[in-house]
Amino acid sequence: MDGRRDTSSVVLAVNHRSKGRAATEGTDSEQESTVHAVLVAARYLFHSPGYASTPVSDIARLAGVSRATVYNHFSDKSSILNQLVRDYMTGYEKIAIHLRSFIDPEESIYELLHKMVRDAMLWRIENADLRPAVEVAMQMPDSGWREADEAADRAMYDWLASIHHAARSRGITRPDIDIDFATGALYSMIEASLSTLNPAATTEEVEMITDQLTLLQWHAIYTIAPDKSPLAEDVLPSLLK
Amino acid sequence: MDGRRDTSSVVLAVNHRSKGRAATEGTDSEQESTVHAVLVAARYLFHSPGYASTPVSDIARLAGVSRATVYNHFSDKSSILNQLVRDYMTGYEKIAIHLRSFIDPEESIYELLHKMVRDAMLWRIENADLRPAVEVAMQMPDSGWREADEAADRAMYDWLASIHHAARSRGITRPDIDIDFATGALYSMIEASLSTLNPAATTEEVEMITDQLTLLQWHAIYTIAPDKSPLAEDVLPSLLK
Amino acid sequence: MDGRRDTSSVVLAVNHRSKGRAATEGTDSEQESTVHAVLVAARYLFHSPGYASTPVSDIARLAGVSRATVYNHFSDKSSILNQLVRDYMTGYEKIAIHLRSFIDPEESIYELLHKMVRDAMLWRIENADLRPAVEVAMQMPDSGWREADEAADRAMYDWLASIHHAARSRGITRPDIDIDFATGALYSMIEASLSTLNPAATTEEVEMITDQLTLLQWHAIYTIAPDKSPLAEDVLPSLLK
Amino acid sequence: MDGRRDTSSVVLAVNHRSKGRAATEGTDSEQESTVHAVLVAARYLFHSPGYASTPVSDIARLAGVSRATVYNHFSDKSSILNQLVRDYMTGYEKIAIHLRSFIDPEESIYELLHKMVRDAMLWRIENADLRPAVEVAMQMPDSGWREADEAADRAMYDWLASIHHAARSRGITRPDIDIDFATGALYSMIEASLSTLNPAATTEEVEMITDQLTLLQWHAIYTIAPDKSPLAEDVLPSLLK
DNA sequence: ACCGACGGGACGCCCCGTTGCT
DNA sequence: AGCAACGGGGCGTCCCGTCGGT
Repeated sequence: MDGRRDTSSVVLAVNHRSKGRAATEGTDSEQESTVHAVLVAARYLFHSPGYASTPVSDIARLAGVSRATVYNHFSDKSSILNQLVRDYMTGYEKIAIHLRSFIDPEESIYELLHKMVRDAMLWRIENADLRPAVEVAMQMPDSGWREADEAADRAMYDWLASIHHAARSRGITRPDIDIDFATGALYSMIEASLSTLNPAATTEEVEMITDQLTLLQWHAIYTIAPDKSPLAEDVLPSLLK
Repeated sequence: MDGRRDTSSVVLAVNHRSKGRAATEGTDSEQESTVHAVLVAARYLFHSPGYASTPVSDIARLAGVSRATVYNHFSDKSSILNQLVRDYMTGYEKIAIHLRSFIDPEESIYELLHKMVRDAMLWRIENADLRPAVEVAMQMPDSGWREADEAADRAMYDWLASIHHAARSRGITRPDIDIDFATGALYSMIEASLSTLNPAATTEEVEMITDQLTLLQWHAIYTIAPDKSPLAEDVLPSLLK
Repeated sequence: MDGRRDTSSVVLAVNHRSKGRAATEGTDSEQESTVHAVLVAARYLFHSPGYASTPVSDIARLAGVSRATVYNHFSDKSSILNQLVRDYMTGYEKIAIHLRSFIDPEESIYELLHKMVRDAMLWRIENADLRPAVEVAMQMPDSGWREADEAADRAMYDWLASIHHAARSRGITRPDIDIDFATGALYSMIEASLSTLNPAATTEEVEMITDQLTLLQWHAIYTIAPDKSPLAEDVLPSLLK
Repeated sequence: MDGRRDTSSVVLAVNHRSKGRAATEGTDSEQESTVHAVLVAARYLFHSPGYASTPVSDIARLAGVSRATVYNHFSDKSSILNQLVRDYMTGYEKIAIHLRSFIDPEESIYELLHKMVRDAMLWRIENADLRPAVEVAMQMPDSGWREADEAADRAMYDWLASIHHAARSRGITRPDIDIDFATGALYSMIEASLSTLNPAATTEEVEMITDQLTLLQWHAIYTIAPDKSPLAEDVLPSLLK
């Protein structure tokens, strides 16, 4: 039940630094390469055998270093996980920043919504192998990742909420809906929808799900049809620099 | 980093069966009481130190039982977890069955939706302490709980889907929405909303969230206002025995 | 290395008392039959898997009773062993008594010696399957079997020693030999010789070894040829009642 | 009944390797010292509480080492025993080799016999504490030590047998004795005599027993008096290089 | 920097001897 | 009397994080 693994057949050559190599190594420091190799190996193993079922020795072996060397660069097994999750979170937050920074005034707010959904989905698909690791990290007591994850999500839908609030003042949102609550709840569908998605999903499938999710969000909040959506420049002048 | 625990101060008297007790103990056999005590202890510990950080010896001690006895009733540490999750899942599925079985013909379908959301939320709130355990179980490789969880969810919203489909034939649903996909996606909001909920939520808070979630689901799919919702007997004659 | 056993194929029907049998059982009490069955089973298993490798549960199963029932009749696993060894020792001591009691005055003392060697050998051959158990018992701390075994041996060769001492006064023994020491040392050859003996030894082989052992003992102590051996009535008048 | 022990009061400081010791420790590597400490501790405990009554944890504690470390060097509890027995056997076989290699041509064959008996006795006395362990090892199923022990003994008395055979061709042995059988049987007296020996035997006692045992062997096989024993160079020219 | 060995501790198994219910 | 369950404890395995020597 515990999922004993056999990684012996894994042929990934994550790190093949020659031990007695020439001095002219190049610019990439040894350290970086080792750290990177460990992270790549851990990412691979945390996905398939899973975090709990992956001994540090397996990570070390796959990374082509000894177990003790891993501990030279990471204080903990969990700190390897944390590094992976940190990278994931950082990249995710960048999406929100990017979305807020480059708003085309000519786009409708429906299109903004649609773009956000697609970017969020693509990010998750791109990092699908990391999800089990992220979930483990979030369950860890006192790790703070649960909060970090929520913060990252909030960074995303805070922006949505500001759009919706602006729209509300234009009278095109449903008065019986609590916009802040609705934004968060609806946003969470993105995450959940991915579990129904085939890992090798085609672009069409992703686009279709994106369409549906955007429509659901739209109809739940707005009273007008998507094709009547106002433009960003009309609704959000303050957000456009 | 791993969350070492100290349960020595836990004063729960989970199992204080007196050894030389009177014969007229009641109907619960010794066996059941031991199994129950272990499950109660495990449920408590899997919540707070967490599954990975809880040694079987701690469960045994808290249950007032020896480690060997635990292994007399459970083959594995994981099988304790499985039993807890199984009970959780079974109870959850019963909700769906109950909802489908007792439909008041006089209720509107909005009210059916509302009732479903509330029951689902209450079940989750009632078993909130079990969620970490359930999540760990779902992450376990080859345990099948991920699938079981999805099946349980589907049992719930399959019923919703049948309502929505019937409503579609009456022309009150949005034509641009894929009802099956939407039902699942919208249903997932319930789960996600609970993470924002204070564990000691008041009835009012729960009711408010229930209202919001029901409204979001409604507006996302239906074109008419909730108070215009048709009655169950008009839409679902086939579901009423 | 520990010799895990599989007694599942053992078809010995050591104890097939029917549980719901008629009341007219006969005179053999249930107890005796159960005790006997356990002893037979233990004797069988202590030989082949060995004492340490035989769980009480295996003994019980082979005896056709439950493990707890075994503990109704024997306080200990070791007390089963002790009972077996006790029977062995008791039977062994009887040989010495018998030998001392029925001395044919017409026999030569060489023939007495020969008869003793043969009886001792036959006893050991007859109980060969018990030897491992006896050895284990003798190794047990504070069990007293080591001493009991030596006492039993001494009962045997004390009698020899009295013959030798009587012979010494007739001047037919080697003056440089300590008779008491020699008797014990030479007697020990019997035990040792059995380890070289094929378990399925023919009568001829046993007789041959008996001859050799008797000769060795004789020559080591006596200065005269075996066929010049005096008669018992001439040497041991006091031993003949 | 099983001989529970309490080794808590044992103050043996078997292994007090200082953790932060100077580099110039000596030649014994850390490894060797740990293995050695474990063997010394096991030897001590296998003697007194006995093999079966000695948990590995006790061995570890007495060796000043953790239980896991013991398992780093020994696959099994039994393999510790095997190592002890192996050392014992190896040392024992060396005696036979030594005896055969250094024969003083001027010695009488009686003296050869005498020297053999003494060396065999001294070896056993020196390793008296190991005997219980050796006996346990020999009783273990499929361990092969019983056979190894017999082989070691045979290495010893094969050499004796070759002397006796040579003597036979000189007509000084008893014609009614089977020399091969006799050699083995008589040799076994050495072992048996030790059980009568006080552990703290004086040199005189040992010498006396040696004398007696040699005489017994001699008289049992040879027809001439010990002081008429021929010299090695006369009887065994082929054995002298 | 790398590594072997180590202390510590949990896991799942197996067995012994006891106890209390039937 | 018979038995299921239990407390206790050892075994061998595995893994984590540390440490000291090369």
